[in-house]
Amino acid sequence: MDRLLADCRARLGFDLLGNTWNPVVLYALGAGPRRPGQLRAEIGGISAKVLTETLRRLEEYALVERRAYAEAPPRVEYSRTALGRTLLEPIEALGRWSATYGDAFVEAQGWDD
Amino acid sequence: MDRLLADCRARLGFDLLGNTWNPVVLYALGAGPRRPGQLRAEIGGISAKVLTETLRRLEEYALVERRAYAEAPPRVEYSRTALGRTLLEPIEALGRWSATYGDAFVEAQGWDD
DNA sequence: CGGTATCCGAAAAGATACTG
DNA sequence: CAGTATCTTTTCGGATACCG
Repeated sequence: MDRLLADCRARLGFDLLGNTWNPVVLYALGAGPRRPGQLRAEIGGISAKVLTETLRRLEEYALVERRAYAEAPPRVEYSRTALGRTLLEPIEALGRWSATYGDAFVEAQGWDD
Repeated sequence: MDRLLADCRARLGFDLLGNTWNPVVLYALGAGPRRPGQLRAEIGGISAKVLTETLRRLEEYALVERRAYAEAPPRVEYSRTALGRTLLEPIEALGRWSATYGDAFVEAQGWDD
């Protein structure tokens, strides 16, 4: 906490998770390798295109690993890399917060997404 | 963690922090009340307009409180509400991640913002 | 099924100038 | 100093159609 936020490194995590789908997809990958179809079902409300884009982005950052199997029909699995797993702590802290305060917040603010 | 991500409440925290500035501003408010000018200096790279918009948004969510003093020149201070403080844990977890892995990540990815 | 290519609209964010 | 008002640019995410 002694770092200035102006230092880009101190803000890296916020950049990585500072969009709608990166943290959600990363969170959904918590329980092990997942196929895109599974991810879409578990996450809900994400289009195939946006999911693919998100996974590509995370792959680029070396947070997620893509493994394709030469089968028909095609099978692809995504999983976290070692670096991606280090993000688990802050992401799950956020998940815990949602579980703890979500109801109260939604009630107070009238949010239902 | 037994909640489906499709449940909007389980994703609330991700929505609140899932944009560029909300988490950064909330993080910058960690050390107590701040004036807009201070925030801009500490954060860096945020325009007055965007900072105001962000603070208004956070105020709307009851995460941040605005206090204006009837002085000249005008003085305004923003601070976290009790609810906003509950978000401190996940946000600081993200800050810690940045401090721990920021350098390695930037080096590996060639990011300098 | 996984992935790509377009096209499109909404929202975010930047720049600038101005008010109390 | 804090905030507002415009205007412009850009990014993001959604919809649809199509390929291997």
